[in-house]
Amino acid sequence: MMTVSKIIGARRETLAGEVRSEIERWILAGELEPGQKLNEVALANVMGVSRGTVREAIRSLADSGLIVLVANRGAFVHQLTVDDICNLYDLRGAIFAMGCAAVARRMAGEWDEALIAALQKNLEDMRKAYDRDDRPAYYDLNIAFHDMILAGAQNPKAKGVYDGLVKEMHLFRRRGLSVSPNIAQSINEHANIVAAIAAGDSGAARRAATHHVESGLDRFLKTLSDGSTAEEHPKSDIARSN
Amino acid sequence: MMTVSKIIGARRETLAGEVRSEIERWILAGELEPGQKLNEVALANVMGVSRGTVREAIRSLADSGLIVLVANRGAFVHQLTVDDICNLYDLRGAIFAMGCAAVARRMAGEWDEALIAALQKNLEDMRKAYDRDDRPAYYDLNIAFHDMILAGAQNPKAKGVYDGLVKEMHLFRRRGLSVSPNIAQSINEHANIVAAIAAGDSGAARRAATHHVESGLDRFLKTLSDGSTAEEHPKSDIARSN
DNA sequence: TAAATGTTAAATGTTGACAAAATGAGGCAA
DNA sequence: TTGCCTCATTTTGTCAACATTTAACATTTA
Repeated sequence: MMTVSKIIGARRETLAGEVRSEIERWILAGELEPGQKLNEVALANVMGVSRGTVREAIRSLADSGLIVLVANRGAFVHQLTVDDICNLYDLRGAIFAMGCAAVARRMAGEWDEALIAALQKNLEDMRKAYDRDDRPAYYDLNIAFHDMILAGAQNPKAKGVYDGLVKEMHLFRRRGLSVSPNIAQSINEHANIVAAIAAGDSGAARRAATHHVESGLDRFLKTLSDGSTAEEHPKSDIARSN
Repeated sequence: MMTVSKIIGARRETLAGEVRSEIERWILAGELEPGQKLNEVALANVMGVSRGTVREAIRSLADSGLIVLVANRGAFVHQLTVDDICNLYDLRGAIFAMGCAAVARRMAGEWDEALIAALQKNLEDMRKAYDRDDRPAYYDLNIAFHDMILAGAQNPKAKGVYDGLVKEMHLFRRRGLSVSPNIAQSINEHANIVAAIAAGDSGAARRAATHHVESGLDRFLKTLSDGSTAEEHPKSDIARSN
């Protein structure tokens, strides 16, 4: 019987933890589609572990929001509605703004040259990516930018929630919906945030971040209303059972 | 063998869910102290269920932050450091501010007379409680105020995270630390928030909320530095294993 | 005496089996 | 045909037993 392929660099903590990571990867990679039902025995067989272990992994993922549980019916990959996405966007933005404020506040206390340098390098790399119209590079740099801020805020709990939200938002994919961000504007907004942080002005950092988040949501909603055709979004979280 | 006493009003969904609620209640009530180890067999015996069920409940609570898991060693009630509390305070405040902004935004769209009336009644009740120096009533009203805002924001995910944070913050209790809020100031800040919401000004609501949260944290830290004696706070999350 | 090592008891990690609930197919009557 | 009921099958919920790891104690040795 095939055993779960060697997990990357992670020394084994518990089997259930490995199974959890594996299922999470499948979900985020889209191999398990939103709305799809997770069959405990099937997963147990595929991964070569017992059902109880799979069960434990599924429960854990449910608490993180990637999976929805229904008593006596089972587990389903969370299917996000447009409303859900907007809510997640709001929440993620609020945490990001808090992170920016926290970094700025910390910077006002003791200067962290390394972080500022890293943020400015990120800005510079982004401008280069913009010049050569390199979208993939921009995406990665954008994620790195937000990660650096959250890590710099030195608030592990907030970073944990934030990362969870980012994962959950990955669940939302609409056929043919290509988000084309306004890279130039985004870079300017990032620059404003970095400036406020470097100035140690937490209020300004929060405002700049809030503005960045709001304009991002506006662009997203615009793309959505442009791209979405007659096809309506599902009202139920567990519409499709396979 | 004694079975778990009838859960209050909760119709039974799953046994593990009941066990989870029961353990959570014990933790929040302080019957299980921060740092204390949770023994699976002992809990299973006390509650009259199998160890696997207790295990499932514990894992679920761990994901919510009330419990810390250590592989092959077990589960411990999360013991918060002062830093943890500050981080939770920041995060909770950010979500609250977002909630205020969301409510105001919604109010600008379609007027919700019932919510405004409820908020103003809460303010009025708070003033009365202040006049007769009724602290317990103030506490309840304060919690109700924040709950109403979060519920009014119509962002279930945010409300879920917020409620989780509130529970987690309950874990922090210091011997002889009596938080004496500035009720008068707090009421004024609440009034500002309500006014911004009623005006449908999401930016003003966010600012008022942020200000409220920050001054609340300041008061808390002040109380902390006044009340804390030589006794130092634990650096490790799982210092005491019992 | 104190550090290191071997041994034992207890707790957690994992599994397979049984019980209860939900789904779906088939038959029967209107 | 349509609607409803019954029953078999599938799937989840719960439990008890086995395997592995950890922690504490006893023993040995420098």
